[in-house]
This record gives sequence, C-alpha cells and structure tokens, in this order.
Amino acid sequence: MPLSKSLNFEQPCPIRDVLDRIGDQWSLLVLHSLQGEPRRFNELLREIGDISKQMLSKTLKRLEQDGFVTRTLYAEVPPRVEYALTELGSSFLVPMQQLVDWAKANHGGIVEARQTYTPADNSWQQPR
Amino acid sequence: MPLSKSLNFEQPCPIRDVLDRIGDQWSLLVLHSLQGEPRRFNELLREIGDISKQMLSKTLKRLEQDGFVTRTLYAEVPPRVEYALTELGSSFLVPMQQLVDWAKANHGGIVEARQTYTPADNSWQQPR
DNA sequence: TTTTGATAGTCTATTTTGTAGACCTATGGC
DNA sequence: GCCATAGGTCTACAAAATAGACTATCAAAA
Repeated sequence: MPLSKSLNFEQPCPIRDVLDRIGDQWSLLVLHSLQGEPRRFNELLREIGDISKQMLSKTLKRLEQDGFVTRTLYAEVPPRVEYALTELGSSFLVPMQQLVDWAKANHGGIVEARQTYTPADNSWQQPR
Repeated sequence: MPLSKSLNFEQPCPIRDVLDRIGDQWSLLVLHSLQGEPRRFNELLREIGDISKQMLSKTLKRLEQDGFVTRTLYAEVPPRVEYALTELGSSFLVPMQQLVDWAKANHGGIVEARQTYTPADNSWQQPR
C-alpha cells in the first residue's frame, strides 16, 4: 500500500504508483462497470455484486481523486449521484481491455494449471 | 476475494477470475520483477522492497498454482530456489506491458488530478 | 397519520489479512 | 563451537475489509 516504503526520496515510481492504485481488488472491476454509460452508486453495487458499500465508496473516491471518474450529485430527493469515466479513465480502458481479452483467451489454461498443480515438496524445511 | 459470492452457478467469469488473481497488490509487481531472467526468492524480496516474506511466498505459490511461474528447487546447501515465468506467464506480460506504458504516459495526469482534487460536499448527509 | 421505501453514504463491531520478527533445516568457514 | 546463508514457516500484533445498523429527506402507500 505505501507507494514505496523502501529508500525512495524522489517522485514515486510511475509503474508502482499506478499498479498500487489499480491493483486493489476492486478498482479494475469498478472501471470495467463504468464502461459505456455513467452509473449510480447502487447500480454499481448491484452490478459488481460482492463489493461492500464501504469499499465501493472508498474505491470511487480514490478513482475520483486520481482523475479516473467524475462524481455528479443531483440535488434531488432522494439524492442521485452519477459516476462517469473521465477522458483519462476512458483511455485507461484501452490497455485494460487488452488484459481482459488476454483473460478470456487464457482462462482455460489457468484452470487447467490449477487442476494439475501438486504442492511442492519442502521436506528440507520441515523436520519429520 | 470470492470469485463470485452473488448468484453464480456456472463457471466463474473469466474476467473476474483473472482480475481477482492479479488484482491483489503484489502479483503484478512480482510478475514484473520476473521479466527477463529467473529470480531467487531473496532476490525478489530485495527487488520489490516492501513486500513481506509471507506475502511473497503466498503470491508465488498462487502464481505457480495458476501456471504463471515455475519453481525449481536445487538440492544444495543452503538451498537455492529459482522462480521463472512459464509461457503463460510470459504471454501475460504483453498486455501488462501496455498497462505499464499507459502508466508511464499518464502518471503526470494522475498526479495533477490528485493535486487539484477537492473533496465532495456531502452536506445533505451530515446534519450539522 | 403513521409506516414504508428509496438514495447515498457513514459508523461500528467483528472477521479477515498482512506485517515484523523469531525460528527451523543443513552445511561451510572461522 | 558459533555465526552466516537460503528459503521458508509460525506466531503475535496491527491494519484493513465486511456486514449490518444508522443518518437525512421527501413521496407514496396503508
């Protein structure tokens, strides 16, 4: 989580900085859901399904801070809030789509690997 | 973390499954470090810098399970263990590189967004 | 009139994760 | 004999995520 706990005096490494942001379990999923039209808070909650309100809230706030999404509050009752991708956010979806395509193409290989996996023999570690 | 807690009877969604795997704070960094030559456990530990032994161990084990890396134990003393990318792992670096390139290109925009960000006014929420 | 419902969150108690650091094996060097 | 090394594991503690209650406001249902 710290962008760099270890000897880092200059600006944070861009790669590390960005990976830390998107590599947090939910951001990618949220960005993915935001594709196309803007979404409301509860819509995202339902679409993603197994995210908690708190995490969705935090994730959106961070994405907003970092300029990936905008948050628009309509002063209605009950209140309506819409989240939409910014240009930066949209541009991010391009490389991310490559990743999603890779996932689709290689999911089978992963599942197969999981099945044929046998845990390593670390007998030199465990005195028996 | 669950691949799908909510109504999911069929096979897990490939996207979700893969994103869950790589979206875990360390996997991407580890794969990135593994680029080029194989690495030993402590090399990775030093290169990444702020990962704990336990998390590196867990991450590598999962990457191995999923067929992204191989683990080779040389029966020497002290023991030597080398981690290397499989073909699957290498192929994953292609889309990931796109992402890294995006990160480099857009890091400035993100930093800028962070600076100009002002927290939302949720006064309708908080009675004062 | 009181109740219910909807929205977008926040707050809190509990569970899950991650961290730091001690510890384990065997051997070689001093 | 004692320390160092490599690759982990184990444990006690700290940090983070979860579920569910709770907030406000107004409209419609009962």
